[in-house]
Amino acid sequence: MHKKFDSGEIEKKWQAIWKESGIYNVGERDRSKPKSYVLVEWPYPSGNLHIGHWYAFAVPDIYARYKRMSGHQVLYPIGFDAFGLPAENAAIKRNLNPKDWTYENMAFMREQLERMGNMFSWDKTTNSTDQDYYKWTQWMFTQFFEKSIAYRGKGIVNWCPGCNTAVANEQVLTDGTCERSGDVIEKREMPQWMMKITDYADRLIDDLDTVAWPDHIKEAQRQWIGRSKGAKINFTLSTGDVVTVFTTRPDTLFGATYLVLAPEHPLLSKSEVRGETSNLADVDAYVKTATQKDEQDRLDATKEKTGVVLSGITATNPASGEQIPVYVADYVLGGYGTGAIMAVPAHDERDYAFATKFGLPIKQVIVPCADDSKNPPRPEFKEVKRDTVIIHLRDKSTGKFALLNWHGTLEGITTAIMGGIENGQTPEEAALAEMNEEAALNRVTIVSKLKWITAAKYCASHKQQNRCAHTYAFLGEVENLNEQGVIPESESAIHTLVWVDEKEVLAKLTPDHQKQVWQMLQKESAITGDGYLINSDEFDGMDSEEAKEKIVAKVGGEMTSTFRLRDWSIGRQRYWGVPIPIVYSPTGEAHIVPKEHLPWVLPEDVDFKPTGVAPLAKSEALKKRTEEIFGSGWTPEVETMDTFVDSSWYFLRYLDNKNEGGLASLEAQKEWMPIDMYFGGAEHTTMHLLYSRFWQKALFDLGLVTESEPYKQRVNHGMILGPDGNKMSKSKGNVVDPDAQVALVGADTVKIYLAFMGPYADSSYPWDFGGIAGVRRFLERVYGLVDHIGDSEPTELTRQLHKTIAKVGTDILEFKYNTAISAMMILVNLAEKGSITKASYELFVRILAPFAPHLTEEIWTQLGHTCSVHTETFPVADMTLAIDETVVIGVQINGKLRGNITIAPDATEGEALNAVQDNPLLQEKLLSGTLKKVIYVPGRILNLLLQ
RNA sequence: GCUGGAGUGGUGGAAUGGUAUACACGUGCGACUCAAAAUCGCAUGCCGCAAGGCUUGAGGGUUCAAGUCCCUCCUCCAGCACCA
Repeated sequence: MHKKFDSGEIEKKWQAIWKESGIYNVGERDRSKPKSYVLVEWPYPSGNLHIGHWYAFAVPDIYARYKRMSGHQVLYPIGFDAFGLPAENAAIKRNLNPKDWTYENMAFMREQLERMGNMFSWDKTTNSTDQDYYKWTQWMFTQFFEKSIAYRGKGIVNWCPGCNTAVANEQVLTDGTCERSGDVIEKREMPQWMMKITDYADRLIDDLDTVAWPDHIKEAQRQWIGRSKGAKINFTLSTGDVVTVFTTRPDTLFGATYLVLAPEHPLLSKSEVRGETSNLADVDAYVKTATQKDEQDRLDATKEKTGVVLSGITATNPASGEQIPVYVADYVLGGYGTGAIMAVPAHDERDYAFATKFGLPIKQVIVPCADDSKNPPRPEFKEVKRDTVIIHLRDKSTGKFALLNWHGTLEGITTAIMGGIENGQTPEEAALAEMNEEAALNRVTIVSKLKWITAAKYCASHKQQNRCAHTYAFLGEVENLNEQGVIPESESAIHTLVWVDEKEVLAKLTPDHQKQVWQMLQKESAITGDGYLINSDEFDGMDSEEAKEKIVAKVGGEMTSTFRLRDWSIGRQRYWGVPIPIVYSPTGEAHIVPKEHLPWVLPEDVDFKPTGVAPLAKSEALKKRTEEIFGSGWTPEVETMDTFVDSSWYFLRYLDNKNEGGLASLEAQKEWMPIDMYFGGAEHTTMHLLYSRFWQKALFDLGLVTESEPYKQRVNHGMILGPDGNKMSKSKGNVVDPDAQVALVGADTVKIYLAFMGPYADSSYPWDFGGIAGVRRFLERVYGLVDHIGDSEPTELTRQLHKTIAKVGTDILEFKYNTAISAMMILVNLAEKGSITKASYELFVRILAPFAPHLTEEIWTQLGHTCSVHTETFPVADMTLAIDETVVIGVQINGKLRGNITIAPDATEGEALNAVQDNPLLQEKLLSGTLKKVIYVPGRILNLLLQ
């Protein structure tokens, strides 16, 4: 009889043994095994592990352990991201030093992490506040400074009054509040330490194609970076000044009827411009109100447009030569593009709204295609001169014409049908045969079966006509085609035809089919909505895509990209961070602190209460140190770094955490990088994940790292919600304390429960106390199976075991721990009903080991093993033992389920039908009609079609 | 508005186009018990006494067969949003 399942005792015992033996330490790279670098985001030492930490670390531990048991050498490190504001705030509140608070927390949390029972590679740990760590953070900064990747910029910063420091754009939420404190962010103009992440914008987007991340994360980064391809075009003002505008639609240049400058535009303070502006007072007044408006107000797209003209100043449209007015309006943003736009009211909603309000002319230069609802003035199709039409629909990815693609497919089908008819098939037979062709199937849903046959008949009776005409048979009424006359076959003619007739053709289809056709075209062909040019001199009739480059070339503009991404502001006016290793000469010039003086230690003689002035400014020690090293009159930089800098390279330090000569040796990186699997929270998508990719690329360019992309694969986990379905919070009183749960049911149970809630990626689940009790019961039954060990077991159990082994392995790799656990539960339920052999039980214990490391270790030793179960391999399923002798399959009659039969999985159709005859109920139903057709999918279904 | 993703029992969720609702929770009934807890057994999508019928947000389509593929619409979640 097994002992009672005392999870507390078992877990304590094995944790001590594991720690003692160092079973989870990685040590040197063992090249006899493939490597697997599994990373979780290092935690901030806030003082206590919460349930979110468990979800973030304990569940990925299943993955890491599975990899290890599957023969990989796994690096699964953990550390602490220990600089940051909360330490300071807590220290102020409790009158402590932030360092003491942080180190106490780290010691406590490390114990908590050990109680989790993960296979953390503690021998590789590090933390960002360790001088051996931040020495290299500083050194990298100095390298970047010398390459101008880190620079002292001047500009508007996001000031958080709650944190008393500037924060990065990424740390400002969409509602304009600080992601940390929740306070409303203010704009302040001040010098700032910046990282030139914008220089990497293209690579940060393009290299996303090389990583195995979920599409939604990649897409979120792409959107955040926000690349727009377009052109910069210069307009000359009547004052002789030049305004550069950025536009994504240079093809509409002839339609630019005015310019708009952002209120922040530097030209507005130039004396030439001011001298020529006759309504200067109005302009200044507008600029003043516009720039003082709060950000939210200004970004409200729904509000009415405001602006003011620069009287007395005109600009020359470089394409048309027309003199056009210049406005200042706050719908143009100073911080994006060039802060100036050419306004094309005919083809831009915002410009249209502004022009309408200010009575400005609207000049149409593009004839839009049918779905181009965004262009306010939509011409009727009849206005279009047929002979100037080129094409209006374009496939973005292939550059081919959308309708032609589609048209061409139909044309191919037509040809096949014609072939069939020529070979003696009736039109009906030919049409039906072709419809069953796999390649055609996707397309034919738009046209009913009847239409196909009608069209095929038409083809048969009009053999002399060309294929284009036949194709039309599939789109419209046959009579209409006759009116078209002979249709020329050249490509351009097809374009013209499609263009001219599309509307007519669509009109012939039923409304439902019309929609389907249009949807299909949009979806398959990625229609841009562009058109062809009119009112544009020599560009008239040109495709708008082609016209973009040609027009830019004509006016001496430059094709270029603009990004939404701003440079990363990394200076913080707070204490508990990495001091920026810069000193200023007596003349105010910035110099790096050379390597021999690193780490540039954070002084301790500081009153760190936030005042808005950097606390380090008050450090006598830092001042003294600077003068001693660099000379009298030299002053230190007093800002510290954003903690996202610390976390931009921690995964490199893990590899070589004791290296005194560099951040991490290239040899160590070659052994372990890139990170094979990175688990983490969704909140880091456009912050940590973006910053660290940038940091890695910048290091790569300096030859300091071996990879330009750090993370091969990424999975985001969701959040664990309170039992009431809300986010856990003290104020709601719905916080679940993991320590209490562990004390109650054990770490293995908590871990499996978290994994059992549902698929791991991208999902959040409410805590359920009943649910976790169920998991505990499961483990108790697992333990209790010891009493069911016997000399033999039912074949059914052996079969189920091997199915389970296979399923658990594949499910883990797909982060579907829930179904893996479910399969093991099914197995245990089955085993409990009879006996299980020791060998089978051991196989089961080994597949459960990644999920319940303590319990399985305990059972393993009780079964007489002296080695750890965690040094065993993950079993390989013997699929020959997993084959079912018989299966129960459903029997459908005319597609409706009417019963089932029990047959061999590989039974023939005849055997299946015999089984049906043995079933009186089914047999009775079968006799009610004549059997016309039998569809039999072995092991799946038998469908009998009766007359 | 744009871009992604998701809608399945009372709940979390499961289903290579092939018997929808696995597994777990909850609930009900029963066993054990003086009693309760724990544990075990049975039942549990909906309507219906039953036979049977209905059911994966709504509607249509393709298919012998649709939760799954296609189209339209609705709802929810996430990211972006006066980004030229």
